[in-house]
Amino acid sequence: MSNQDNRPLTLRDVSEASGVSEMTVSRVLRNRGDVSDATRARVLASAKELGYVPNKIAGALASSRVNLVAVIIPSLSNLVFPEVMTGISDALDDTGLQPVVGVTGYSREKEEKVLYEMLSWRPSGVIIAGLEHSEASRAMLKASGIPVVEIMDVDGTPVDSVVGISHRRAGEQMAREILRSGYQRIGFLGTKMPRDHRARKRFEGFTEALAKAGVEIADQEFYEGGSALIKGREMTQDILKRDPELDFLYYSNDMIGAGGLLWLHEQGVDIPGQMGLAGFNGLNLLKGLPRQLATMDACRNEIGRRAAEIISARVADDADPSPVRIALEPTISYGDTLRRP
Amino acid sequence: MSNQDNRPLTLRDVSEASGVSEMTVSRVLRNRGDVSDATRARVLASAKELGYVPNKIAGALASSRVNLVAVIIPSLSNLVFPEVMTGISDALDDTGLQPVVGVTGYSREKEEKVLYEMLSWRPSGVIIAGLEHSEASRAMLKASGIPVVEIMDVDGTPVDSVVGISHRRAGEQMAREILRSGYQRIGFLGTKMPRDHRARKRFEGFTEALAKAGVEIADQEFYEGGSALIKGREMTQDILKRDPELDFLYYSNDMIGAGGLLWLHEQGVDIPGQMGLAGFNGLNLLKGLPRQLATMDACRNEIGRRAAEIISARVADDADPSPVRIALEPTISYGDTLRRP
DNA sequence: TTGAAAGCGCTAACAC
DNA sequence: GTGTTAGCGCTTTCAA
Repeated sequence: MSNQDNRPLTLRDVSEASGVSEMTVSRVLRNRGDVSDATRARVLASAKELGYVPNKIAGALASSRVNLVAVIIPSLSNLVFPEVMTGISDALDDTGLQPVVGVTGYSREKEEKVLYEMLSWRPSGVIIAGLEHSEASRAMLKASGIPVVEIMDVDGTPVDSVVGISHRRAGEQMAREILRSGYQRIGFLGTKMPRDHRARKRFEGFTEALAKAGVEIADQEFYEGGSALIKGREMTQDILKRDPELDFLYYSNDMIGAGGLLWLHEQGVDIPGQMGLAGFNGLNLLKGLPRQLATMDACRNEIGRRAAEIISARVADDADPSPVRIALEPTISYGDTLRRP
Repeated sequence: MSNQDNRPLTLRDVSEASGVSEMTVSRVLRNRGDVSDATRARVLASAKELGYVPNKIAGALASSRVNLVAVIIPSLSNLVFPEVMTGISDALDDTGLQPVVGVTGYSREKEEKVLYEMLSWRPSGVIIAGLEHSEASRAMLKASGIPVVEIMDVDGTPVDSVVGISHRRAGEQMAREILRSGYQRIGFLGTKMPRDHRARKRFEGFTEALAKAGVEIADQEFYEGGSALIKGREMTQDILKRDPELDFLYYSNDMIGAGGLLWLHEQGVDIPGQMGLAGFNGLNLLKGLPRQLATMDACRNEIGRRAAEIISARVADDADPSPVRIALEPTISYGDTLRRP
């Protein structure tokens, strides 16, 4: 079944076993060109019997075609990215392209390294989260000559194509809804944002929209690390101790929002009457909580799908190098924690 | 900065720009062999200026060394696997090895395809979830001649090395704890298990340990798809409607357990007095719920780390082909939903 | 310390 | 339909 020594099998082995030239074997294995049914059958039988697995490294070098799409994201533990990955995988299925994931840990230096590493495999395209990269990273992306899609965020200048939502507008929109619903004394709870540019942009959009209406954030609270659910509880407790007059809490993500919601619920606070709440993301993980948190859908799956489609379209027809810009519209869901105006 | 036409840069370009042979450029870029400081500086400057990114495909073909480790898992949305990935990434950092993820969607056929695809890149090792694979997959793994580590589960016959816990024993242990705490009428709630072998093994271990004590599962309920939190609520409601006499519910994972817990909590059920609950996994996502669900830690991070260490040890010293078997001991945490005996 | 030649395993391009 | 030849861009090996 297997070969005696540990030398991996080559086309040549299959060629000898089946009595056909290497070239014909190659054609059979790739379903290319005309091969008689008899030959095809013979080759496939030999390949299977030997347990031959083609060497894509050699194939890629010879054909300068690599069916990989580099996907570069900050983290896998942040629920959001697995969902994007799902969209990408689904869209890439049956295109012959394969996603390869690299994780940056929200660090620009790590991103640069991961990108360099991935580009050195000469992928057919790159999907990368965010618009903020080091100069070197941007230079590499531009010089690579392959399609690049930046995802999640559209507030900024992309290298090539971009698919995402405007986090700034998402923040603005939520601020307007909150005001429209009659809340007045608004607190903000979120992550420390030195690196999470999207959270920062939402925050900026939020405060600016409030400012336009003459409202200022009454208080704010930031966290880092730890279980988001617990942090949400703790921060909510803290901010309300400091400022019991708050009538709305805007959380920068649904997990801390859920923590706050659970705590307030236990305290018997009237939601959304006495206190309104909203988060961000629409994690359907959270369906099943005692009440549904108001939130905004970040279109994660669709972002992944559209980005992958852009890449595969470019690969199929590289005569179309015009950058695409897709700004999706997140939809607000009121849940049970935001008074309908 | 970049080249005029779209031809990717090669060693030759750097060689010409720096006036040194390709071979010397190659040595500089890989930090191999003796190169004078002057030459090194000149080469690095040229490479940087041109924006040269080495072609690993050619490098791998020439050296037959590939610094990739294939990681094959069923899913990314199941919280569990990102945690394993984190363990793997951490252990692989600074070894020069890079994990590459493939996702099977719990399907053997897909697993076979993904494995074939990954092996065709001639990785330095394979980490693959579970012990149940198609015959063809097992054959490929054996024939590959590279280190293979099967993870998560140790109940079965590995191809090579294995790192995990015994899910059968985990089920048994939980059954014993429940009986020891004095619960008598026990219900089981879980996923439909045609493909989740680990959930199945826990279930089997659980029922067998009960049987040994002369106890039978009083009722059971299975689900598939949808938000686990909601499913947990619904299933709990359903099973108790059918059988209100139950005094313990064992859930096959913490998410449905949390759903059940929330619902029972809302109904004012006395937990763990009137009703005991336990899940499986120790997702620290869930810290912050009104009460802490009893559960068992599946050692996910450590599994990833240990598996990666096995691979990197083999790569560093391939004179050590003896398979390793690591069975970790999951620890039970009582939380607030299992009476201490 | 540096360079030249050969070849990794495959496929493009062309010949038959 | 099938085979032959010439590389793909690197690294190994050996010579200088």
